[in-house]
Amino acid sequence: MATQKEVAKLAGVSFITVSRVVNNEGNVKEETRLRVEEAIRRLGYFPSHAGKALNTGKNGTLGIMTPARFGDGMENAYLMGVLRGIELKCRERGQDILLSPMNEDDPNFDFLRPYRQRKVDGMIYVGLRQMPEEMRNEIARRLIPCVVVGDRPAYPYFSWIDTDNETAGYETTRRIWEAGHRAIAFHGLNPGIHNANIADRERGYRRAIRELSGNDADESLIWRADFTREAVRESVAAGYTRAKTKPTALFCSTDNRAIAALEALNGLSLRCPDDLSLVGFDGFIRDIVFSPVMATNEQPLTEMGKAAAGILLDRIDAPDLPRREVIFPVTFVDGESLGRI
Amino acid sequence: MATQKEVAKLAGVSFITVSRVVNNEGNVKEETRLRVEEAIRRLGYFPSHAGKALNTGKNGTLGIMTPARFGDGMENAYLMGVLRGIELKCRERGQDILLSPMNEDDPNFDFLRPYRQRKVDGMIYVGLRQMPEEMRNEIARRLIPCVVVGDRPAYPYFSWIDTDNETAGYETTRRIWEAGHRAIAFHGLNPGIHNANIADRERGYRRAIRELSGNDADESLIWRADFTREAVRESVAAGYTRAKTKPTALFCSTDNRAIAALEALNGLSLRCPDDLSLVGFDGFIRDIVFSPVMATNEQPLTEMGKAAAGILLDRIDAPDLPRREVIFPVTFVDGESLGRI
DNA sequence: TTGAAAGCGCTAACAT
DNA sequence: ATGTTAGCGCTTTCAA
Repeated sequence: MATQKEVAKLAGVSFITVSRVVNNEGNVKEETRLRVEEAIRRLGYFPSHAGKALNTGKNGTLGIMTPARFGDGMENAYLMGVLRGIELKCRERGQDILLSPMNEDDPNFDFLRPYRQRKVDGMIYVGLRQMPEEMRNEIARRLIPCVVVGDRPAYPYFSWIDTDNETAGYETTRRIWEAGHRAIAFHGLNPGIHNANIADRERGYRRAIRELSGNDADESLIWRADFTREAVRESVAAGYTRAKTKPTALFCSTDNRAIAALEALNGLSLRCPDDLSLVGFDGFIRDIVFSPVMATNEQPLTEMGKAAAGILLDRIDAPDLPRREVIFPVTFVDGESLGRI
Repeated sequence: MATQKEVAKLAGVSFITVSRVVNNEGNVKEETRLRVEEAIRRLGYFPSHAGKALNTGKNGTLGIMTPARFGDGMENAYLMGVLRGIELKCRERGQDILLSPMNEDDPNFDFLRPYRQRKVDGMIYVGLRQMPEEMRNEIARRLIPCVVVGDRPAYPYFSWIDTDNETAGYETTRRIWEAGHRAIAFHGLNPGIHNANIADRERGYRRAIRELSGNDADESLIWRADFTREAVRESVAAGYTRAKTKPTALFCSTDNRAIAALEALNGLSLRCPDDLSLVGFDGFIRDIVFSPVMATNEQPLTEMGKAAAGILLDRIDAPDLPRREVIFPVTFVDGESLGRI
């Protein structure tokens, strides 16, 4: 592949002039520029990334860190939505995206390797799980440009993008209440698994129940499982079967849970919304389940991804920029799965 | 960030010795190695990618070229599945993946830029649409390491990974026939949009119909639309309404089409499979639609991605390796949506 | 407006 | 077993 040197030779100039032309630096006579450009075309010259990076310390690449896996059924609608936004912003700003295949089995997986290698200029953490503490410490200590999506690291260093899940949990519960439901169940995450988003939705649910009913939420109406669909299905079946007062609505903290819950209802020969209303959370279930059309909450995932990449790139360009915290609103979307009573 | 030089200074050796230790080259006294390793630890040294790449010409990165978009609803189950396989293989071989945000609006988008910049060592084309001819020519002419997934470039240069869609189309139609159906409709792609996979499925369908019924397929039972769900919905509604002999089964050339067809049936107040049996194609609809459980065809997307990355990496390591063509089988998966007659 | 020299961090080839 | 020299392709001084 051609180098500056070869282009320079063909154009009869020094390689530095080629560099000037390539980078539009001015201070090049029109005629010279044309000659150089012609040589570039003839040789199919394209500047090498490594040479440039070595000098400038910039890579034009953002790294994605995430414990989530690609392509695993629908598990990753969240990741994909955010990634889409990152992609859009990166396109605008002429950046590439580096995915570093992680090893889920390896608890010591080094998420920061791409940055250590100076393969990327900064990193975005899409955190379906919380960022490991060691990693957080290192990022803050070394002032690594990093933006977190979907979590709020309680650390004075990080910029983050999140949605207001507590409010969304509250408002959703309130909507369900207003539809006439009084026994409203919630499906959340097993204790021990940290997910700030889901935990916040649960807090919002509890606040709404307390406020609307005057009592604390009935713990027997709060069901839990990990992220697997089977576990959710079983927990819904078990929870519903055991419940003394049958709930008339189930607020699922994620759309995947809503799908699994719908499956559980099928298994129990119950119908939605006749026997149990369902409400999801995340904003992709409507592309998937259309009978009944599901009520859910939509997060502006693409916008969140865009914001994350934008903030990161600004920070990379101007390291002294203060950190940013951005909270996006969640939108409730009504649907047939939420029946009126 | 620390460099070899600084490590060398701290360890009291020359920088080349540091290089030797880092790359496990041997020819370093045990004691020296320990001293160097200690210095590396103390300084948090990590080799810079750019310096190494400049020398070796290797980046440890594979580029993905695809006209598909990320995160756009379920459109990309195919891409995600393949990407997952690529990810797995890259993890095995210590490679990163570079996504270059493309501009869908720009017909001259330069897919090869990352390679021209020597940011990647080779590229994988995940072709939901056919690779533009110019690009194909350049790749072949410049011997760019490249593997195509989901298409078979008729060009003596390319390695490719594909599934046997003609056979799958044939076998699927045969299954539907064996379930007792005689008026079997097919949903394919608008003329003008090239997609080898879908075209092959249609050819398989036509061959089966010819063989089983003794006649050519009834053109009024072959419906078409582009990739949007609305268009598919409308074409199914229109096709069914217009049909003189109503079909009892519809073979959809993709799962997205099957979903849209199901929506169309809902709209027409028809039931699946009572009024119209549906069969999909791609292997993710079962994660999505569960009432009725859909009959479909599964492509081993992850295996395909793994194979693509493996072949590409082998080729990068040994440029003289002959090109490879791999055809994966497609598996028919029965479901409630295919009724018996 | 142009060029020469130095250096980014690393490895390869050749000493010692 | 260790070091020296050169050079990968580029940009950043500084000089002409």
